[in-house]
Amino acid sequence: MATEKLSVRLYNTLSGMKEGFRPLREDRVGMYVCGPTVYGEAHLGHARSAITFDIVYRVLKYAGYNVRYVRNFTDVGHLLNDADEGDDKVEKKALAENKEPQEVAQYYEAKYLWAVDSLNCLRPNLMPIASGHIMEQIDIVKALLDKGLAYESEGSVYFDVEKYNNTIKKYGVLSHRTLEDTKDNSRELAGQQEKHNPFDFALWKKAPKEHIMKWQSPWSLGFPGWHLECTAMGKKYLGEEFDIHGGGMDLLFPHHDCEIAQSVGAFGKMPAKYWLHNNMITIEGRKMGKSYNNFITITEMFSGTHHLLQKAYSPMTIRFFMLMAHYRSTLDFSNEALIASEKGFARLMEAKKKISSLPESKETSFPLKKIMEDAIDAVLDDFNTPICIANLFELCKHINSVADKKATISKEDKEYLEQNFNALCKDVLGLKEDNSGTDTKVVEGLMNLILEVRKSAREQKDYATSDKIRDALKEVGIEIKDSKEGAEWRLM
RNA sequence: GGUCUCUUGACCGAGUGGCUAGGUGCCGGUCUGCAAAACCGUUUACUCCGGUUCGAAUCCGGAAGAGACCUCCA
Repeated sequence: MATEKLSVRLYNTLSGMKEGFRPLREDRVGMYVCGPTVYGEAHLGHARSAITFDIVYRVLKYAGYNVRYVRNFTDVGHLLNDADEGDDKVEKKALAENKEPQEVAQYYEAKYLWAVDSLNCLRPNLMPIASGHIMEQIDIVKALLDKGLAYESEGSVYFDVEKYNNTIKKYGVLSHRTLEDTKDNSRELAGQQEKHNPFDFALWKKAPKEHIMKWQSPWSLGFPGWHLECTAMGKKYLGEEFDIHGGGMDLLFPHHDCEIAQSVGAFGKMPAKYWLHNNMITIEGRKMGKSYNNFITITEMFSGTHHLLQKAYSPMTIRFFMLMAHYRSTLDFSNEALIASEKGFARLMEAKKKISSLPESKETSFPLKKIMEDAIDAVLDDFNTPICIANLFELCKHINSVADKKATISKEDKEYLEQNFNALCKDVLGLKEDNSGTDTKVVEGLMNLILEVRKSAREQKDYATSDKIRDALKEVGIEIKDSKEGAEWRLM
């Protein structure tokens, strides 16, 4: 009993075009996303990637697909400098902090998960770690050696890019660059004499003596090359060929092109049908990155402790901020933009709350279905969250008008509105109300008392007292709003 | 140097040939003891120069500026 699926369009980096999504298999969609290297705190860039593919996951589920979502943790094998220094990032951190590499990795894994959980990203079905898949990686190296697409040199094994390019498939199909381009521009790095060509990449590296993380292999005591883990884990959990492979744009070349070369070389198949890449976060027009030393961690966003931040921003503000831009555009950071998102998000949530208590009429006086359908369609069209949100704001305007009795809505339409508005906000966009802390009950009790005192002061026209209360509360960050129905408050 | 992308109003940010994007801000209004909030309304656009077209922010050519990848990175 195949259920009806909504049609999804997505931009495939491989073809450079927007395509209709046709899954490889009827029963399940496979999606692999390159996760973080766990040697440092999660930053805004990690947040963007996590949120982007969380939306992809949610939209596919909303469209009726059964999805297996895999996102790895890289806890080994990324070299800090170039190939032969043997300086692993996780390991370096471990030495600096006087810890086991695994201790470092697990610490930052937990931090990362906490951060993306806070941002209301659904957890992937599987979160494999690279160090847990050494055997699988060794098997791929063996397969490539058997096919003559790799060569051993001084205990390390390298992928023969030129041979692959000339006999199997063009190298660089994803980034749309030719081997000639790459040849002309590969930097001459120290210690590359082991390689036949500078653009060959390591499948297995012999570990220097002082290296802590190393495993036995047929070639040396060493560690796997840094493109190999995704190939190994993708194959293990999703098969030799799966539907979607995602990651940040910075991974497009060489990482993803190398993955393709390894997979095609070893298994004769393109690993994924659709390749999705989210764009970068910029800070004052420059890419944010660990190596640029201009990154803001997610924890700093929540606490407002980074020097570029004027205040703390809630997880949902950050999520909403990212959803206001399309995932394939760069997104420039600024306090102004974040504050705008914070206010806009509050407005959206206010309107959402009002829906259930709207007065019902015979007729609906605004084009509800058209706007809602546009909102739904936007998200199915290459995950266009900004257009979806624009339509939701359009609905907000009408919701407010109905609440003000300047427009009307029928009972059936109200149900349709509530159901779909909630589904889009909650299920598809993953937006929920921020509630701050567990002390809300106590605060609420206190606030009710204070507001009651102030109310009686106002009734006796003792405005000196009522204003004093209002001003004092403002001092501690609580804002009072007076209305006909009474006073309300909110944390600023 | 090679490959590629981008340039939209005060700010952020959609939009690929004709139809209001949207949010925030500003201004005006409603409401209010005052204020804030809320709500309603309004305002400022498509880097420049050519071309194609009945018609271009949108297509083509050129210029200027910015950025990304080529080296670890989401």
